[in-house]
Amino acid sequence: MAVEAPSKHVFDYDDEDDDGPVVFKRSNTSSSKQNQLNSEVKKASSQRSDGQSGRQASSVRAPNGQNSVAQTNKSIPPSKSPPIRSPILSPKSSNSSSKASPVVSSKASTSFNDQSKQASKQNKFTAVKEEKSPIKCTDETNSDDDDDDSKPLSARLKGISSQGNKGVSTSTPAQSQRFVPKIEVKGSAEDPDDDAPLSARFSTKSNTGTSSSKPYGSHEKKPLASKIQQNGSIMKVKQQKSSMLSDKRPLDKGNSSDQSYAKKPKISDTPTMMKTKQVTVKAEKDDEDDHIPISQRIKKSVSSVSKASSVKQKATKVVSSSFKKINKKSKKDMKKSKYSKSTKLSPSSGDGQKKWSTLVHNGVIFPPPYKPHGVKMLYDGRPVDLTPEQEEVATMFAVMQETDYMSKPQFKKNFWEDWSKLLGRNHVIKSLDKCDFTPIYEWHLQEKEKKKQMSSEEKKALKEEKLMQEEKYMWAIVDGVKEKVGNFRVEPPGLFRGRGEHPKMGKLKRRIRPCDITINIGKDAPIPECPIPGERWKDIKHDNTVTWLAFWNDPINPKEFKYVFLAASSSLKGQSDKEKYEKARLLKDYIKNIRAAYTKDFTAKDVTKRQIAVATYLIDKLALRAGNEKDDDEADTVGCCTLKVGNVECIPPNKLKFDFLGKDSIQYVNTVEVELPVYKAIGQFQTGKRKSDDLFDELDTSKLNAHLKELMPGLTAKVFRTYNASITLDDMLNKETKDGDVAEKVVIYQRANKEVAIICNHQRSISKSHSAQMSRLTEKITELKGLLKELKTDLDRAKKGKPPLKDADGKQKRNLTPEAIEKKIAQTNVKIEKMERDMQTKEDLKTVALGTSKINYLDPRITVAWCKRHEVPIEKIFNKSLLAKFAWAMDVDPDFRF
DNA sequence: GCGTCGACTTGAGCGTACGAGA
DNA sequence: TCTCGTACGCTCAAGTCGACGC
Repeated sequence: MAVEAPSKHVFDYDDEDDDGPVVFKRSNTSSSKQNQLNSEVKKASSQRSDGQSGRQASSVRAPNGQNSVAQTNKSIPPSKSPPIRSPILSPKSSNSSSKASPVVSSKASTSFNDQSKQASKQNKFTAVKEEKSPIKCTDETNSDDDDDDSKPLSARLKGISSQGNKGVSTSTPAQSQRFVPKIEVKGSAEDPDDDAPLSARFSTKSNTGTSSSKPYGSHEKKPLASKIQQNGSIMKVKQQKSSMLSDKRPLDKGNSSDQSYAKKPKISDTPTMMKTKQVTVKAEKDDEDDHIPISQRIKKSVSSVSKASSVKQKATKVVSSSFKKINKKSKKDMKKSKYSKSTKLSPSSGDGQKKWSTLVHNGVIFPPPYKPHGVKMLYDGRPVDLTPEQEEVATMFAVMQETDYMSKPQFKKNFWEDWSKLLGRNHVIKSLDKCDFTPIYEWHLQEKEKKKQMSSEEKKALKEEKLMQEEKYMWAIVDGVKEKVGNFRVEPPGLFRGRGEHPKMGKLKRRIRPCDITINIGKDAPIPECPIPGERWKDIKHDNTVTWLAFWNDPINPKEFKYVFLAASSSLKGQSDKEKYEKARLLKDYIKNIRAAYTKDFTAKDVTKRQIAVATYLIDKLALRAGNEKDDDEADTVGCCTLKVGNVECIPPNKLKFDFLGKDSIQYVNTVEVELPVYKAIGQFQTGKRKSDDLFDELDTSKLNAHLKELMPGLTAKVFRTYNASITLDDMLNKETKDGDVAEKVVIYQRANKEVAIICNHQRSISKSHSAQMSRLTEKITELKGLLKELKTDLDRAKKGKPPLKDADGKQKRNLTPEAIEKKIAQTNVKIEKMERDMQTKEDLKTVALGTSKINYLDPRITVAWCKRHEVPIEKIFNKSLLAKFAWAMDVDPDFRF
């Protein structure tokens, strides 16, 4: 249904403190009143959709669904709230933080502000106040220290240095102040061998003596990191070839620290087939077996499951067949359902659940129309006339002259197919080979240069103009809370830049128009004005079970969608982030049994079971991605379940060499020592198959995930990545942090961060200027060393009362006292050391991307708690964006352990 | 039981602002 | 003040995984 846009903006304001979101109180009353509010504000829109409201949400937020923060119930006027300070922010950061602190602009003058004002009158906005969090980590966190299985494979297996977590200090008074997050939360290097592949470096660094001949137990004492690989390599092939059990909305359900997901599925909830093999198992909490090799501990854990369950935290779960023998009939039942789809006990993505009550936003902003430049390209050496449409696409191609895409025949082929359609049959241009785009490319370079040469005032003015245009699209009001919108800009037209050998690279990504876009907005909210006069939105929806504000079909893959979501700093995203980490933390309680189960199944008679066991092992041990099936029109990459026979090579006696293209066509090359049964099983899976056949032919991600859910509610393959990343960080930080200054502690953090990045195979391309930078540093170091030599000579002479030698230019140097020369020598030494360290770090991290794991895999509470314990300002670790994204984690107890 | 759809997260690359050092 | 390097923030591609319908 095409819908006409009204001619009025929903809201428009000039809040000068828009850096940060506004904090409003969330509550049921808030929601209902906000509805009322919205209906007061809304206009009778002619563009109202015909009652499509999506699935009606059935879930309602619990009466106590507010957060500890919001529950302060202090009303604030709709003006600036007091600065929020994190107890762990430095004064400097506090300032910036306060600047960015959530406020309701008193200057706001449009409907949005009207809403705000009204809302404030109704006490719907909650003051942001500093308060002591009522939340505290439970004893669980303390007991974790002894929980061997709660540690990453890495840590469990590593003979980690003896420096334990001695320095854990109680919070200082300053620390006891809590950063009050906007979101309602109740609870709360260096490696010398970087030329070697990531994995190899990892192992050489942290491997404390791995050898294939070593007994399993000793191997298992190494970190996952060191287990990952011995002599393999990971390198990039660039261009070459919910909620678990609870509702999603309230963030405050349970203490983050002690949240135990007590609401485990009941036996009666489990699938029929499980009735014959249900076992009540506990989520393991303690483990005193640190000293016992993992293999033995696994055995022990299996045998002691039922025994332990009576003492430890109980959770009624469905377990894999490994846990208990089953009779024939039940086996038959199992075959029917054991590897079937999810038990649907706890939809983790919160599908069908209400995500918001009221949603107001202004839609999306479109890229400006194309402005023809009139520069003529050459065809067969002669200038050619192009229509603006033809010229636009030619320019898209021309500006990519210097990129790797130009050396890819597929890119050119796809471009030509689409562009030639635009040119038409009778156009003079008949072949791409005779086209010369250089004039357009040169024009492009000139434009770039002009832009570069603009004065800072001009740049500033442009920036401000852009900001003014975009301001109203940058924000949404979700349940009365002003939240930042993530990608409110519609993607501009261009040539598709698929990664790796993507079959569609070079295709024209056409311009998206309002009639392509479906808007999702609150039922009572005004429909956003369509920014392009005379055009209208494709559709308007009021679906509060989803979080997207708008979507359109991807022009490259029309069956796929492009969504507009809230920004990472929004409470909706924060909530789902927190749930993700809580799920990973929950895995800690189950991991022991899961590992025992898959270890047992390595030798299972049933091939599917065996494949699931081996795949789970690889996902756990190597942090591989699940590996969904892919269509032919996508790049040929694989994950665990889609590994091909040719991707894994068995190297006797028990090593596996992995070599495949993973996500984003990043090459994963890693040789790793595995348990003998795994090695044998892989060999069996390969037998009789061609290299291009699936290694796990009986397996796909849905079967694997269905199985994992039987082991732990909501468990999927990707949870292992989060779990192993976070627990590795937690473990390393707590074992390796020593007394020292902030800079030294930051280095410890970076080292841990790097280990995680290597585990997750997060790579970056080597910067173009890397080698130049290294040569420059080498030169400087050589220069300094020369200077040092001279100074030493001068010192000797000075001690003998002789004048210094002449410098390189033959000039007489100043006479200095021996003390002064000694001081200079010391300074030069410090300089050299620093430079060498910098050089090493630079080399060390040239292919490792630290950011990705920090953003996606490392539970921010680990970092925040560590910062609090060791008095490291949080902004030394998290930048502004991360601070906003992880606002929900800022009031974590300093004793928090993952 | 399976394929597809839909909604979301994860991820690397790139341009740019900013800060350090010359 | 200028240059250079880096971190940040943004962009959009490419994953994961649950729901749904046949």
